[in-house]
Amino acid sequence: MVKLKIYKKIISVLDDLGFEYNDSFSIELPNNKKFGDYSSNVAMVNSKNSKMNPRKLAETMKKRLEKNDIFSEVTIAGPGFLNFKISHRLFQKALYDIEKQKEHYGRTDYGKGKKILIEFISANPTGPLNIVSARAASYGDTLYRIMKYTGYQPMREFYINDAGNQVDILAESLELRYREKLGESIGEFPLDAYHGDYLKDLAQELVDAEGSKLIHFSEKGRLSKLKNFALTRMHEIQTNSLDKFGVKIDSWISEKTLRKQGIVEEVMSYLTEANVTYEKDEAIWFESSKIGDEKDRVLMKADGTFTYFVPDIGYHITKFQRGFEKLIDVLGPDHHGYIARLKASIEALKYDSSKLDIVILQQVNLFENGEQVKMSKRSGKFITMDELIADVGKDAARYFFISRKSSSHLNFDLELARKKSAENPVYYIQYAYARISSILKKAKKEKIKIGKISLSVLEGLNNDDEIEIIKKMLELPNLLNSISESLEPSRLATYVYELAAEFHKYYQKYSIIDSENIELSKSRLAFITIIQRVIKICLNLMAISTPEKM
RNA sequence: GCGCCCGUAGCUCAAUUGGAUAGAGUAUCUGACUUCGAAUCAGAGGGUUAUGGGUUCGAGUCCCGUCGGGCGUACCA
Repeated sequence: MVKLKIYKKIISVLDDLGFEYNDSFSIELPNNKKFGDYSSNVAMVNSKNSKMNPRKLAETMKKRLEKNDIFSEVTIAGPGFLNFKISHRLFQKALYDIEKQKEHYGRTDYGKGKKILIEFISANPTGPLNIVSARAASYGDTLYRIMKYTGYQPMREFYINDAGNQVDILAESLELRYREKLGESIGEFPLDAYHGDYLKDLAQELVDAEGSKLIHFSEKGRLSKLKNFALTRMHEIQTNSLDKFGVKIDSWISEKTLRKQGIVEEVMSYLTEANVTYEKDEAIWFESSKIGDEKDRVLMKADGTFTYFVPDIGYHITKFQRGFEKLIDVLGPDHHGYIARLKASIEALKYDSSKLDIVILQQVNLFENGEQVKMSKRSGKFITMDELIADVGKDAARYFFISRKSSSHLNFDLELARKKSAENPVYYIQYAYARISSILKKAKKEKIKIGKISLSVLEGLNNDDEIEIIKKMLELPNLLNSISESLEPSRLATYVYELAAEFHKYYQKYSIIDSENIELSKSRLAFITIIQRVIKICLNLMAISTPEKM
């Protein structure tokens, strides 16, 4: 709000100056308070347009800007920054504006109702969700919440790869465990089978439900039964983990179902029609190298079956057909080689591949006792999402993952997460929230009532520390919009941490409740009520809880 | 070899997406509870942002090279 006012003033001055100006300058919080409340690079950006050097232009603008009631001071610094000091009165009004928006503060219509599809996790249904999926879940879900808050119409989708080799191997692995439970000797467990203990549990469930009945089925019938059973249970297990993690999936898409609906044939015919396929070595290839990929890719193998790529192309076409204006795929680092061919296929079919944003979440390196643990689903050596939640809690786990930029490889030290969970920054933020609750409770006990917060109450907030916190809170709407644009929800984690830190400092320095000065107490109580609400808005967007007591 | 990503304090990470003197936590050291919650706060030390160039008013951020690390480079998914 304050920034917008400054922006308008600058624009009106530029209009007066009468040259063709560039309006894409910025208005920022300078990182050093001595430069004032806000600063703008407008003079540097428009130096060429005005045919003046930046400082000269800044001088000219300063003179015109000074005759204005919103600036208490305008100065020029460095290469030509215009620095503004804003009247406290304006900040108090802006704070009142935040107050009036209550728990909707920060909500915008920035996204203009655009339909967005966020596909994330999409883990194979061959085992429980692991720590990598947990990162994707935190990321995708938080992004979803923020986009929704900023006026988009996002949807969370999970693509289930329930067709293909890996599912056959799953069925075979389960069969071995099943026989094992029935007392058969299965010898050495095959290397390429799924080794995790979860299959032993599933086998036990089968034995409990069916006894040894399945042994007498035909092999085909048995494997099919085992496969369906495993897929159903895996889906339940994964859904359950996500549920515990606070993540709801709006739409599950099954590869098997897509195949049944003939998507493979459809894609093949489209691609053939588009004249981008050829036959070689008894296989059918896609000429992706002509559309930006490094080499051509196989669509149909020599044995007549199709690669995973084909239904995936079809799947992406359905995303376009369902009317989404923007597609976000959240993938793991081992999929970066996949981007070019996917985009190539979209181009080949005449869809707009620039609508597809692929976010690669870098890998999670797991450490235990100072050593890196190599994770692999086949070997059964991995930390499940459930274990993670049980160890460090949903809130800490979510915050940990969200707070890292998607592009950073992150190290996850299990020992540290378990042992030092109380030192996790998420507690620092929650503590600020709980602390405010506690102060408000005390005020109530002392019969200091704030009631409905009015502008005149907020006028009691006059010191620099209070103004700093107001400025910080004013940043939220722009921040959220910018996160929706840059797809980096990590910035919200940083933001709310900083806000909590400013509150803790403020608390330490000033008494909120001062029985000698009831008026001031009321102002400050109103103030921390608003701070608390902003913290809550942020934590809600990350699906992190806001305990009143800790 | 080729392609993509990463390299910031001892360690884990930030840095308003190109802004001014690169910041937090942790670890080390020093202070602050008879008090609205010490899961907190104040302070000290810790940096040639891997490295060499370039682009411009201005670079941790963009471009090129080099050196390290990860991943990919399947008729697996």
